[in-house]
Amino acid sequence: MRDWILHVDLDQFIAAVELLRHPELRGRPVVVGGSGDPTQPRTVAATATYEAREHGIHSGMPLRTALKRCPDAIFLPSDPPAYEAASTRVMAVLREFPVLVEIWGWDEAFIGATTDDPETLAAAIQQAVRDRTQLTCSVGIGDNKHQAKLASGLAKPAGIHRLTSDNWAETMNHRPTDALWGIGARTAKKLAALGLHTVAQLAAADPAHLARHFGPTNGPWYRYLALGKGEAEVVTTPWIARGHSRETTFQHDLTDRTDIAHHVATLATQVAHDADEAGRQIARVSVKVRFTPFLTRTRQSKLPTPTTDPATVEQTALTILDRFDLTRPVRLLGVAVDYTLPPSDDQPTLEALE
DNA sequence: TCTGGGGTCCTAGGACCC
DNA sequence: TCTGGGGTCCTAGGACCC
Repeated sequence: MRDWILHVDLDQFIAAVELLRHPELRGRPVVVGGSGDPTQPRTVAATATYEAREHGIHSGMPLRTALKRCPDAIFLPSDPPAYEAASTRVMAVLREFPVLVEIWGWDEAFIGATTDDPETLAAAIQQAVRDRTQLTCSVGIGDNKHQAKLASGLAKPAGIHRLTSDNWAETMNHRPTDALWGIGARTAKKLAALGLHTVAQLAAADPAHLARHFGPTNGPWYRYLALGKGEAEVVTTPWIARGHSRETTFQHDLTDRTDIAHHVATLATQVAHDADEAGRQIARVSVKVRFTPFLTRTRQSKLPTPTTDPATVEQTALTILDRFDLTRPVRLLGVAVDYTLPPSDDQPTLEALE
């Protein structure tokens, strides 16, 4: 018996939930996103079925482009509450196993398990999820979260794959650095400029050299990832959000100052209400403005005292807005807040100590 | 391909203080 | 006093992920 980390990843989660509601669409190219109107500008696909992908459609693609690529595609509106509900049912199934479960978004979870047959456990999880929710998932098995996460990607669709320190090098060494979880296109390009193209090359790089180019934390961390290392602790306590935000991309640019201020005030009020509902205090307010064509700027300020008062948050956001040069047309406005850390039960407050 | 929305974490530079 | 060095806080931006 030994410890394993499993990563459960639902296959095509959003599309799969939609196909359960619309079984007649099975086998057809389906694209989900926005309000489901593919003629709307500035709206992108949340997901696309395998049939739609065959036409070159992928998530993040503007719906108008998707429509051009596949005029016969079915476009459905995004329905977050339905995905939330489906996710809750899946996570409940996972929790019935004698394992630790760490939920990682709508369609993923890490599992900590002690067994000498992780493949049998993985198959039992897949079977239970399928029986109870009609959804399929891929399961990755690893020594840590990083390995398990990459393994579930290799297992898709609906498969099981084991990626541990034993087969890490043979599986990963020849792959590009952005195959690693946490290295994206930007970092991969910078690494390539240093002559580091593959996972093997990154694993053999000098940590001090990486630190000079990517900072004291990130540089050595990239090499660590290339060696197949990673976090192995499964945290079952609910995640405590660090902050919250709301933003809106407008179909038509905003140019009128009063109009812009009105939208910022509305977003600020919403965010303050969200915080209040979540029982959290706001410590800092940020305003985000995206100008056309696509230039994004943020300004922020720390509140003198934490609050959830909508009027204070609104006034702060409007004062921050005054610091922007609003001579260019605006395509997006956003308001974000940082929360204070919630009072912790196991950490006595200063007052309690006195 | 004219590029959503909601998150997290890290870095760098300036202000300020001793 | 044409000048050191460290520590902390704050802000803006970047990168990544789903």
